[in-house]
Amino acid sequence: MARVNTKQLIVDAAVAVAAQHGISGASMDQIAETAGVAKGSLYYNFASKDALFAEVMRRGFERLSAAIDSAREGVPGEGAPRIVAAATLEALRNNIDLAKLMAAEVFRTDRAWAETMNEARSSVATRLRDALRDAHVAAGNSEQSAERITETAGAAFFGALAGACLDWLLFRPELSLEHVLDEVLTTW
Amino acid sequence: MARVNTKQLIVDAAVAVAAQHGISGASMDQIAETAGVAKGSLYYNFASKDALFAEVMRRGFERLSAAIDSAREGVPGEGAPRIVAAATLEALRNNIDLAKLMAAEVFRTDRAWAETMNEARSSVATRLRDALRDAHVAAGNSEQSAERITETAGAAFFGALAGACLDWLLFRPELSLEHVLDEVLTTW
Amino acid sequence: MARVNTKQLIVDAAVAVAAQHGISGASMDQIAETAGVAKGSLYYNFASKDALFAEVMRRGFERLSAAIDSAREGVPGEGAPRIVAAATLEALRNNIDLAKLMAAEVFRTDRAWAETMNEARSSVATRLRDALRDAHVAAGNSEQSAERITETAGAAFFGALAGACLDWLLFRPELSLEHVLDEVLTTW
Amino acid sequence: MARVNTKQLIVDAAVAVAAQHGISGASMDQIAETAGVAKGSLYYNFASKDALFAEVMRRGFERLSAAIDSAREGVPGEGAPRIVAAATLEALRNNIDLAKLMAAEVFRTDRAWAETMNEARSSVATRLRDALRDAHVAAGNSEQSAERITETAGAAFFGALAGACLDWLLFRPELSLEHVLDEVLTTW
DNA sequence: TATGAATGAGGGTTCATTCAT
DNA sequence: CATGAATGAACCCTCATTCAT
Repeated sequence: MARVNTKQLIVDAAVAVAAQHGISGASMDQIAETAGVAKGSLYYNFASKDALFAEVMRRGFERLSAAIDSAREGVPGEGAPRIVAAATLEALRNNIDLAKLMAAEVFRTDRAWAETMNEARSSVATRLRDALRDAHVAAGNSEQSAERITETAGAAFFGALAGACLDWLLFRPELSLEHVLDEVLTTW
Repeated sequence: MARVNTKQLIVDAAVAVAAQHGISGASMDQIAETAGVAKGSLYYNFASKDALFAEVMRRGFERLSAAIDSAREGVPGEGAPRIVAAATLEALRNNIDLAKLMAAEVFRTDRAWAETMNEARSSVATRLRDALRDAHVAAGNSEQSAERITETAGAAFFGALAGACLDWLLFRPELSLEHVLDEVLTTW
Repeated sequence: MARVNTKQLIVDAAVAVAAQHGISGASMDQIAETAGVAKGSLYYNFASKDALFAEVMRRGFERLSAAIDSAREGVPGEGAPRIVAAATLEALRNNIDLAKLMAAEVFRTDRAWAETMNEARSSVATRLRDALRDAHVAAGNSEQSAERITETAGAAFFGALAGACLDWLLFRPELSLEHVLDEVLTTW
Repeated sequence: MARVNTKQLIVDAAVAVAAQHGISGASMDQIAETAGVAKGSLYYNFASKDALFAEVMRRGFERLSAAIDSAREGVPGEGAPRIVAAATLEALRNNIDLAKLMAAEVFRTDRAWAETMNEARSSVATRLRDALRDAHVAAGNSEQSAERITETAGAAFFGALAGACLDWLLFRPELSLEHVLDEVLTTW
């Protein structure tokens, strides 16, 4: 019989429920109901609520990293920031629930999965930093000067994209992706 | 005897506790203990936990708006983005607990105080947008073209500042404010 | 208003419920219902189920020790074993629920309250040992030879009393206390 | 291939796990893991957890009864109490896990296997009573007077042995079996 | 103005049991 | 003969809230 993947069912339900009420406000009861499985099954597949959401965050950032990597392939340096920004916005738009979760949790340092999330966060910031460096060099600057662009700039870039994206999707959904992209990239 | 302001005592305790464990994880018990008052006093001074945190968020954004306003006074258009960015970073640095709370809550749409917070968020974004517009005009562009800079750009600007600031304070506290500012402003 | 002592209410209910189903089988729900208080009140008055039963056991052994002490006052050495045995049987009979609990738990070494219970167990065994020593000396033996009677003999004495008492009360309630006492004291 | 007896494997694991955490605290999961079989196998071999522990208790008391019977063979009346006491202590010492279980469960009247256990308990008490009666008669008393030694005395004797044995093994393991025996038999 | 004992709904988690394989 | 994914009732515990003082 074509067995469904129970783990994936649960992870998806966890994202959906937590997007509405936050992780603390997402009850295992409601997650189970949303997933269409018994509550006990959550604990058969994940050791705890913490472990479940660690997996949720891991998969979320992984998807984002993959989207960025895939976008950069074969793109010349000067176009890198726009193309990765577009890919990031696209990924966030397609997973807005996950985006809200990530925005809310990314700077919590008290979570059981803080370490996991930190690595994921850092890997996204590094990818964005690299895109910025590529453009910097393509604009005629030296490799050395590019090294002054650090992960902090990557974090700022990600913050700008996340801030714009959520403002867009939650409050101004009529805008086009291209327009949002322009506002992020050209104004300062 | 110099009477302390019980309300302020409680708000401060609420910020401190919630910064550690998030708002959901902040128990009224712990807030009362931290504030040094009995639990009943919380309910004497605030109608509910929601009302307490609505006040917390309101005061937080108010402080931020005031900091930005005060920074812009008498600053010519071209310098506006940098000066408001510096003021924002400074304000976030001085209230890092509040900054973490605001980052975690700003895109939650299910909170009882969502409306309050939305206005506050919007007012900050608008102030940042205006600084960007001033610089745009000061750079020789028309007022009309400046109107294409919307609140979404303000949200992106705020997201960049918040992302950089938390990355800085949580993971790279050795950097200087000026350095962080440069990374935010010059890289794209 | 003549406030009832909630703590005592809860302890009594805990003893009653645990006597029926053992400590593990005694649910906090049922204890609360039996005590006529809300479940939350259990946790307002005791930190945990473990803490509650630590208190239960402490009070139980304390009562037993007090009964033994009170019985020995002014009794000459040769009569000591019988009088303390009678007092012990009496105390167990009057608190048969507690007696069953103590019998079931006294040799568990994994409980959170094992230490507490151990001290209490030891203090009872010591009292019984002293009664045996007194009789030994009163029978004309030297103090030195009496020291060969150790706490282990006290434990054996207590085991004999508990074994006889529970056999009596659970399976042969028609016997008199004096008869049971005779069977314990004269048969070997 | 030398097939192992799965039932025995499970019973042994059940004893080991329950000795640590009590019967209520022994989970079928942990028993299965300890036995090295899948959880489903427990239910293939035993109808329920209750049935499994009924079997555990039955085998435990059976072993004890057999040890006592074997000890009394060919021993004259006056030596009977000491020899059966020694056999009992020896059996308990060799199965201390089982001894702790039996001590904790022997007076529980709510278990599904209470009936089973009661018979077993009674059969041990009867055997001990008979040893006491034999010695009584061998000491020159009439058969009739010996009949005043009832099962209650047997229960007391067993209680004394169990109490001394557990005190010995758990808290004073340096003592010799002979020493413990002396303390039980000669002090009152 | 302030207190803290009491509440009860709802939280995360465990676990004996079932059943399709 | 054996397995292990799945279940759901029941567990211990937390906590926002109330109210008599």
